[in-house]
Amino acid sequence: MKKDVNNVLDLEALRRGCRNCSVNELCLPAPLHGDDLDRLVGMLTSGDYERGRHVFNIGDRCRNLYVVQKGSLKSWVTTLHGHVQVLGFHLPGEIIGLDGLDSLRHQSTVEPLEHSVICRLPYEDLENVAARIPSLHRQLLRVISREIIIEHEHIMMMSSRPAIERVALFLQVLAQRRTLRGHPPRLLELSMSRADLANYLALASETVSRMLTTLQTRNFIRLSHRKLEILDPYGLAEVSGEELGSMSLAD
Amino acid sequence: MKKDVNNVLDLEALRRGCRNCSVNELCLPAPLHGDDLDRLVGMLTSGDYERGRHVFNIGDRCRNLYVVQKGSLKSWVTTLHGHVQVLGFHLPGEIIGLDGLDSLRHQSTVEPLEHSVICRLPYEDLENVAARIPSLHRQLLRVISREIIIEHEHIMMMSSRPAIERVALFLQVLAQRRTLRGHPPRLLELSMSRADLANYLALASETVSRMLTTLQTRNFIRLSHRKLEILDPYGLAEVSGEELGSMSLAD
DNA sequence: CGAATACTTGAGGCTTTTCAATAGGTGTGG
DNA sequence: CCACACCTATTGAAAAGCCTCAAGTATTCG
Repeated sequence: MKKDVNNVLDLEALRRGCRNCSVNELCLPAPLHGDDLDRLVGMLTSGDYERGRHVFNIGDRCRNLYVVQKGSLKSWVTTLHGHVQVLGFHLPGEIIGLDGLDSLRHQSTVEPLEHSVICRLPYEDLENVAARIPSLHRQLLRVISREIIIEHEHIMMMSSRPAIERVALFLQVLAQRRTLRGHPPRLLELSMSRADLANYLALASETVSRMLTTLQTRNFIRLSHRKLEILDPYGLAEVSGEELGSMSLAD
Repeated sequence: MKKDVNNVLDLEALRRGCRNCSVNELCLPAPLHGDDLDRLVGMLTSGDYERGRHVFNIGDRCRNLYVVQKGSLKSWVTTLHGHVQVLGFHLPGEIIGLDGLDSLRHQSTVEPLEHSVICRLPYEDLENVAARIPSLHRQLLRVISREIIIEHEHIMMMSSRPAIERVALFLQVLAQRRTLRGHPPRLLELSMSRADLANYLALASETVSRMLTTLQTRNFIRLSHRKLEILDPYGLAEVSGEELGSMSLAD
């Protein structure tokens, strides 16, 4: 097993590299003083994950939260019948492992979709620092609250409606999540396979293919391989039935 | 509008009436001293909600968290196309409104399925008390984490699998959520309409009816109107494809 | 007790799935 | 750098499961 690089990040690296990171929100808006900030920064370790290397498995003891720095990941569970269900995709700046805070056991398996870099936050340490900084705790609650909203968005995508709406909504929400982290709003990288995407939407992969083709035929998107461009966000929103930016960005 | 009764609960009432309540978990395990406990108890107000009276609407300013004391509720959103999606059912002891903590706007509309009593926790006050009691904050995180697990269970119910599995899983999870609060493990009250239940599972209400009939024919359940008895939890688990107690109770 | 609502059951149609074959990419080794 | 092999994605045709529509039954509430 490859040992982590960059075990400790200095303050400047934190501010530079993590400008759009959930953890950033956890600390930068808060009035952190020398000691607290050092502790928060000092507890971060960073790790490389090649394809196939699980970050953690369902049932593992939950000691850390994780924040995606680079790449993307998926989390999934299986039923006794052997059916797999993808629960989520995780993009840079997003936090992973919040479902383990109750039982302190991970509730799903997480693996990278591509070579990814992930930041590790020892949960105990995080709590200790947060206990002394109310605004940090408040930010943590906000991050978790946003996680619930993402779950609701997922549920909306799986809801009983035509396949074309589900796919359109997925693209819309994915674009939004990426722009939230400062990416160009119309260029998407579908880093997951069609099969994973289909599973996430409760569709067959062939259906996803067909719907993507349809959306392209109607000139809402342009797609080649896994690179996707949104040509008409409003058209897409009309198909999906959700207002542009209505979800998770309400103010 | 009927004014709330029991605006302030005394300590004994709290301990007696809320033995199985999420808020109970928020405070009782924590070493609360006179002042803190008084503040926590003092900020609780209780309200009656008849059928049709919304607890809050989507977009409303989010000032409170809510805990179900009696009855049951549903939360839902609509798409631009007019399609309704039920996001959750809320049982006694469960907490409502966590999805509003990020934007401080409610992300769904909540209404009772029957005459219900709900406890109100002003979020600001909760934060103030929690800021001084680390273990209280930790409990709050655990409650939210469990909320995420409930969302995952919902996603499993909506996943691409036969209707019979979805319905079986719903009954299994509902029974589990109720036993967690001290209810008899085999007797369920389906307080929602077939239509609501079907919507929650991404099925047609007729399909839910048929599946319930099938489960009854196979002697897994006994159903009359909205009262349901689980005759064979193991058989039900075999149908649903999930281990009994595997979800949210892993240790 | 009667009206309105909710639930069950049946038949037909339709969207999506499944099965199958082809095309397109990616990656590796000669 | 090209060729071959493997994996992934697309497309087509047939089948299946679920949905819609419709009628009938039961239940709740006034």
